[in-house]
Amino acid sequence: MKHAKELGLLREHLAKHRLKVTTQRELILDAFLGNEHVTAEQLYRMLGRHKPHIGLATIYRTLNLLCESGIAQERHFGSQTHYDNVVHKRHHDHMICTQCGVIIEFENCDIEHLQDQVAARHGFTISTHKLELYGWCKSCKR
Amino acid sequence: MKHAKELGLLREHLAKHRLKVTTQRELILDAFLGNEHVTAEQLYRMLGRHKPHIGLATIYRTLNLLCESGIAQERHFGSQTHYDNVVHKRHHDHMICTQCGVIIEFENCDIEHLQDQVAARHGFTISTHKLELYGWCKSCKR
DNA sequence: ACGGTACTAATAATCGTTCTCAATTTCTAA
DNA sequence: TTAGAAATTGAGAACGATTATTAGTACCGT
Repeated sequence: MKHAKELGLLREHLAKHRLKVTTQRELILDAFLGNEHVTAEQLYRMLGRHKPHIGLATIYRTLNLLCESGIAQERHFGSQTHYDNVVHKRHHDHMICTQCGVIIEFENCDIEHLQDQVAARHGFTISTHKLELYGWCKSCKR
Repeated sequence: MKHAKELGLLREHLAKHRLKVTTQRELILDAFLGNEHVTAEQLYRMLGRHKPHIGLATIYRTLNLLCESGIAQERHFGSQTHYDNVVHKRHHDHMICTQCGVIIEFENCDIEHLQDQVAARHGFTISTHKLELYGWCKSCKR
């Protein structure tokens, strides 16, 4: 079993909400975990050849479940919603080159620490955050 | 003239791109500057009663112009795009309560400084950034 | 004033996403 | 293990936000 940990998280979430374990949900989870981050469209195309044909609506429904169970996190870059795999990876943020569209991932504990301080100052409790830096990557700057 | 500075910026941008100054564009700019941040819909409703009726498409087009000329900045919170007024205000970030939806603005130079450091380490040049903290506000936490 | 170009409002079209519904699958508990 | 309740499915319609099209209007340099 490849993605035992995530399967466990999903099953737990499903059980807690009296939802059912289905082939489609496991297939989608598996395809989802094969990438850093994907869109619903991409998953749809990836799974297009599978035995039970999986509808786009099911993919959207399942991606929402993955978000609720803490396996995925959605992010709005352009027009499409991107879903990030966040179980194995530590939290990371993104630099996006506005020229070529390349996405660089990074993480920085000091920034997160400062975020906590700011939040505390406002009586705010952080559950998640998004930090995106926009600009020019090394090769587009020249 | 109330918003002279912004009008100047817009006119400058229009001139630079050989675009024209029109009543609609000035009306939309004026309405836009009356708020911290708005959606296209909101502007449409605000301007609904004006003498020359302004179409929704024109509002979207003009908001894009405002972004290009550095007066506005778009932000994707929920389903609708929000446009922030960023000329007078210093750059600020947002805490969003996932319970009640309240948005708290804050600014923190230390975080921005760390962002520059991280970017430099990757040979990246930042033009803008977005930082959003999600969680529970003081009154929703209890 | 003229002609050309940019602009506009209205409408149609598009995109990503969600909803509807009849048929199917999963779970539960007898 | 099996019946039946409840959740899930795919297909396509529907949806809301945004963009393109169109045919007519306003601006500007000459």
